[in-house]
Amino acid sequence: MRDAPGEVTGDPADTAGSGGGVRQARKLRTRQALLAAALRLLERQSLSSLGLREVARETGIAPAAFYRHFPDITALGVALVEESFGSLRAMVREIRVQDGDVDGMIARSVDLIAHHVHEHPAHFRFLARERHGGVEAVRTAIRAELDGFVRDLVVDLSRQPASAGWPTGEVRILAELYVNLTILTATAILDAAAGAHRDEQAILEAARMQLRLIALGRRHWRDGD
Amino acid sequence: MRDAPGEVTGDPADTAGSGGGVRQARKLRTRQALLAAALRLLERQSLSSLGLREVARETGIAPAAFYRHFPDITALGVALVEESFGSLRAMVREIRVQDGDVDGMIARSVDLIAHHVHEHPAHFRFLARERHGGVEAVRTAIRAELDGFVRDLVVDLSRQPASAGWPTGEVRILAELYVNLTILTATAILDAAAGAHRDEQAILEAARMQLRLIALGRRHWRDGD
DNA sequence: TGTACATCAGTGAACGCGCGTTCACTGATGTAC
DNA sequence: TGTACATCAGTGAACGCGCGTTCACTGATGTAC
Repeated sequence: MRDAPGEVTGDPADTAGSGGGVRQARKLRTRQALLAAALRLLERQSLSSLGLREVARETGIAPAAFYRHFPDITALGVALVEESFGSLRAMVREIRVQDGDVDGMIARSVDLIAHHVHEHPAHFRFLARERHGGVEAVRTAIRAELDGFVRDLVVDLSRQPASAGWPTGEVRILAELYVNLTILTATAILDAAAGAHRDEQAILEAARMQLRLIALGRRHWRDGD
Repeated sequence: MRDAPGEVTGDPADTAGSGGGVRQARKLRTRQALLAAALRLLERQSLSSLGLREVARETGIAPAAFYRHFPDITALGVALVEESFGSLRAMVREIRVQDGDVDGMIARSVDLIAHHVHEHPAHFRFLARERHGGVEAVRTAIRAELDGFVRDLVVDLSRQPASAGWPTGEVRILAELYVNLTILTATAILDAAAGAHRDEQAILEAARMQLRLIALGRRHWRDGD
């Protein structure tokens, strides 16, 4: 190849410095550049209209080099699902360690969601868009990851006193409701940031109210109504 | 044109019969055939990957004839939004006229949703997919229609005794929650019908429980918690 | 340390293909008299 | 009712274009001795 392939920065120091694994490290960097380029393009379109040449162009490599990393665009999409859930998991971990009164937990959870949406907008947009999108394999991957989230949340919720005596099936339905509301809130925040009619504070207030409604319903679930 | 253009059935009777407006009626029929063909293709892909030639082929007309009806595929997508909301409105009308105790209304609403999803699966799938999809104009159209639904629902909910003393802003948040849950339930039913892991009865039971949780939360919203 | 060969990420040219769009046309339907 | 002309939904050929995929290649990196 002409001059240091995949070496976007062109820094000769890291070529001279290390002993081995340079090739592998460069390949990984190109792969990440492909994912980043795709994510950038996906803010304005959906995966099913994303072209291999388009991604290669945005990445700055020849179209044929794409095949060194993924067999096709769908495989890249599945890899993006994994990457996106990586950052989602960081958020959920923070929400899980919480403790205290219900209103405080709700307030902090909503703030955490807003914070992470602003940190990784492209990941959230990708998941919201492709969850019901046109690429079967990607939809399946997203559903599997969301199922994992729901399962973890069921464990957390079951431990809370408010779930005493609740069958797992009912806790699971509650967990699904929370997960869906989280996604809806994240999407609404993204739409607001994109210049839609409602402002972010109104969205966060709505999310808090909806979570409070559910917490109240949960508390009175088994009493005389 | 070779033989009775747009005359898919080829029935000579209706050509002989009427006095005027035959051309207009035939144009309308072709337009509807285009929408139906597109909807058929959209069960397996999203709008942004739908091709003009693909739709023309499925409809059985020449590609160039497409332009007699829509300037491009996006315009057809917007027309599909309107058509889809037509059938949604029929459903909402039935839900609105309901009356009685909370559990009965919930049970009947969930049944109505399930019924309409089975009657117009393609419409629901299209809306769920394109609501957050890659075509801006279609997303905007869907959001505008959903806003109309929410506004109507706010009027209905405000009339109920359970909303006495609630500011409009809070009723609106409640209405949005109901609309979003309805869409999520409809989508889950579609996924179940497509052979996903969960069966439809479980989905309907989850929807009922979620609506009951919200109804309970609503009832205890202003009391001492 | 130096040398000879193997690996393999990335290149660039080439391919066949289906796309969206345009155009002059056709002939059934519509209208004026 | 009949005739002459206008309208216009649909046709089919043509266009240039960007697509995904293949291929033999290059040259830096890796490995064996």
